Amino acid sequence: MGSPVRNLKKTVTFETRGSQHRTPRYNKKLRKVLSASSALFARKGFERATIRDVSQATGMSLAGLYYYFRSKEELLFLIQFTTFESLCEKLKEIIENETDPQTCLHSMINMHFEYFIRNMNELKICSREIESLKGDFYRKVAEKRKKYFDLTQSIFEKISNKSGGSSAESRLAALYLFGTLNWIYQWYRTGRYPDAKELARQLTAIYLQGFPRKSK
Amino acid sequence: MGSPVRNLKKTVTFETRGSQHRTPRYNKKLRKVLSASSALFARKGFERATIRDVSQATGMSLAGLYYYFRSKEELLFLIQFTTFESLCEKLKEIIENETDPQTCLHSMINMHFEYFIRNMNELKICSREIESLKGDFYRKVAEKRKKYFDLTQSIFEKISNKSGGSSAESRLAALYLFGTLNWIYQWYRTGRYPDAKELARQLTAIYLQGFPRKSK
DNA sequence: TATTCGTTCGAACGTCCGTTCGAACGTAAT
DNA sequence: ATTACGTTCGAACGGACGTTCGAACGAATA
Repeated sequence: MGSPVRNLKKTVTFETRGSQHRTPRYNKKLRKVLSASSALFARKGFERATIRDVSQATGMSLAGLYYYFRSKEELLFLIQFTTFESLCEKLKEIIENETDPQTCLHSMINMHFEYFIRNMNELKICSREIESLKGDFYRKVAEKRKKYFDLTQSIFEKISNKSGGSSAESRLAALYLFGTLNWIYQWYRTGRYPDAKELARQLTAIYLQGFPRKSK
Repeated sequence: MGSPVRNLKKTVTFETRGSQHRTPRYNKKLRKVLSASSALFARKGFERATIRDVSQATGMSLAGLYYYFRSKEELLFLIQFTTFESLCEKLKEIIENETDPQTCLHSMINMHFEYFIRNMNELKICSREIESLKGDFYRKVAEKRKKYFDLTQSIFEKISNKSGGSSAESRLAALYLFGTLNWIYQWYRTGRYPDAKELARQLTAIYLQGFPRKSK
């Protein structure tokens, strides 16, 4: 029988939801492969990282790896898709449980910072390798990414509250914010900056009150 | 005699400043090669775009291209370096001529948006391919990039005016802003958004007053 | 016309990459 | 012990890529 990963593109019901599809051994090793790949894709970039790198990092043989995925592209897809899905779920929960729009924005930014710090490799790959996938892989990821974006935009809409409907301003604000969030991996280094909570506080303050000016 | 581009790494005096180094014909064709490369690197990414693509786009032969550069990496270097240098010069002039810090921030953001719209390929490459260069090439570009960043940070310092010295807040604000600016290429499409002036106005407003909230 | 030198090219070299194949291994059930 | 199946691997294929070489071209100079 082929690897169950092969069904990912068609069944939609593929997640590492528990471990229904395969033996625990299989699922454990798949996670190990994904983790090693994430580290390599993050450090070298998707194109420059090779399957041979993954082989060396995991101690598995070249051919042995292909038992866990069908192509290098699918490997990237799995990383990006599960990451965006995870972010979407967290954001959905925030929006559902927080009524005040401003606090909601703060929670969203804080969640993203914290998620970034705990999954730096994956988020770097989600920001930097957006255009590395093609066809169905690309579309599936773009869909999730759009969902994450739309949820964020809806927060800005509640803040500006132009009697419902999606305004151009809130769309732009969300795009600006996404730029900042997707750029974090370029400068953040562990231990050299305030923690996620503090970073989120400052960034939220900018979006709600602006950068603090001098008081004449 | 070898191509004068070979001296770029050592002489520092290499710019396409007029056309002192070579025949007008040479300089004209070099610009053509750089322009075609920019379009390809922007569309496909540096790794996926091949010298053969450049050959096809310019109508030149594979070997003929190497008369204008020594390696594919140098090609990327030339694009990034000249772009950042150009941005630095424009920003320096703004900072020297504008005394009000808030207006200065507005001018900087406006300049960047306008430069982006007129050089989308190059700016996309400067944002996305930061980690594609190594060694001296990387360092030279990083130096220019840092200059551009430091100039921007200095504007925030004047705005917050914590009696001189570089504050952590202004550094972070500059990083946040850079994220937004370096992300524009991901969403901006000609004709579908307000013009540069309007985009700059909105983004500046966020950084100075925050995103406009509803008035209760 | 002869010479020079900047410019162009066809053809190939060597390397590295993603992927595949069939055989073999290990483990748990029969 | 035998079977069945999930898992692993050595070895190789086919192709694409960056780069190079020596020869040839062409426009300006003498």
